[in-house]
Amino acid sequence: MNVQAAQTWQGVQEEVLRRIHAREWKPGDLIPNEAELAKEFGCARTTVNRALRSLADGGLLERRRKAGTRVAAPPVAKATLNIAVIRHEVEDRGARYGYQLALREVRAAPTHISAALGVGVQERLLHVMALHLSNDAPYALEDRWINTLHVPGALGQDFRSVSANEWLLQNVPYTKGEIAFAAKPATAENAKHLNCPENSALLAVNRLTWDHDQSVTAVQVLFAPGHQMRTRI
Amino acid sequence: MNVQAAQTWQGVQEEVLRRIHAREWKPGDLIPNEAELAKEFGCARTTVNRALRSLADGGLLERRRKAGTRVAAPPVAKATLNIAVIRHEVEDRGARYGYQLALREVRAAPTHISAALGVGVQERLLHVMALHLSNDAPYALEDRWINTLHVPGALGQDFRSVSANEWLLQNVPYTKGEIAFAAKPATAENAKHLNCPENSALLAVNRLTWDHDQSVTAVQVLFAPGHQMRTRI
DNA sequence: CATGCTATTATGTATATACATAATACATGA
DNA sequence: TCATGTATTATGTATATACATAATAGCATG
Repeated sequence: MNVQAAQTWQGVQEEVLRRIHAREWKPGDLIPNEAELAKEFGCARTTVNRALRSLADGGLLERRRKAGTRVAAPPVAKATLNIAVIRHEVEDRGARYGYQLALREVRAAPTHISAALGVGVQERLLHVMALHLSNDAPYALEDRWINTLHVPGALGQDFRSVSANEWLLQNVPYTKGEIAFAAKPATAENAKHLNCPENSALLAVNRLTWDHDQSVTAVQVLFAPGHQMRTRI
Repeated sequence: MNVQAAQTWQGVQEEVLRRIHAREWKPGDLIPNEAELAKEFGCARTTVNRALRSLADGGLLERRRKAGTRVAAPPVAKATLNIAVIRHEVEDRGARYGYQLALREVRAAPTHISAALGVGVQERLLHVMALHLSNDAPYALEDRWINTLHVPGALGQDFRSVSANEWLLQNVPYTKGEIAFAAKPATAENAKHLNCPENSALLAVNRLTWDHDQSVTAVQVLFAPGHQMRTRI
């Protein structure tokens, strides 16, 4: 018996992880049930449950009532990216943040935008473009449409000193959203703002947020060439 | 009193979420402590704890002992991307998966690779390039270096029918890793394989995995132009 | 033989209780 | 005043117990 004291759920989790990493329990394998593990580790079933549930949340285990718990196969890695306010992202890297409003207009949106936001094609929406700077160098270009039918308050903001990004987060709740990552070639306009050659490969993050069944905003953030989003798995 | 029965942790979570979305509790606000909420909801503190802990895991609440629980400010969205086996990714979209080995060689790696893998610059490593197809169209180009000092078994594989991607997941454990997303222009070679114009904007996913303190593999996956990675937040 | 009922089983959750731990506030002493 | 110790407090965790729920297997019935 190689177990003496794993009286904490972290301890149980560690030991289970070890067995998975050591291939004692291989991907696809059914592992002992909670009661057995509790007996083996000398702790309550609740504690084992906590440990296994946490691993299942992380994608390493798959659990089904009655069927039992098995090691996830194939091990799907879950990469969690923090989508923060751009100002914080810049400041966290120890750089000086800057902000420039590039455009603010109220007009009918392109069809793919009005469709995504679920509003009529001739509905006049608020369109804001802004440049985020890191140590005075272009960092990201934000291209945003705001559903003013749902967020009329946005019309009273000039977004000259506070970005739409931050204003919305502070003032408008959202309950769900979609996010998509893609690579896009820089248009002539993108290139001008980001101070890079036309057709440069840019990392694009598209977000669409909803407050219950009302769309709030559709935004595309284009990062300067070379930008990376990193995380651990 | 607008609360009668939230006897489940999901119920408590929903009500707390509702209050956050309704701005009854604003970002930065300290919310009542577990004991008070338990009394209000007519359930055990454990149940409230479960609900709040889950919300904190999701990044919506920030909790500190003694200090209490507050609504996260600014609301950092966590986007969780599933990094699956490419074959499954293709098949899940209902497409026919195809695989072509493009290159397999053993040689000294470029310095940035050997440095990332933490091996000597003149160490000969296994280099594999392969094309993943979706309905016979190029889907992704995999460019991989394997640390054969730690994974000698890879030298016995020809990777002609099973991708290195899948073989490694099935056979070599890893305990931690890094992942980075970026946009890159297609090189002439990339363009040839992916059947796209040179300098096309490609979404690049770079992964580096470790088994305890031994590097396993460094891989770059370049997706065909227009590819998106999506998730909900 | 197919269909539906039932028992069984493993996970999922709720509770009271107890104690652990971290962080703050307050008091105390040099 | 400053440092240090101490009490307080909110979250964190472990436990036994009980019951809920989903999925399966096996049985019974038409």
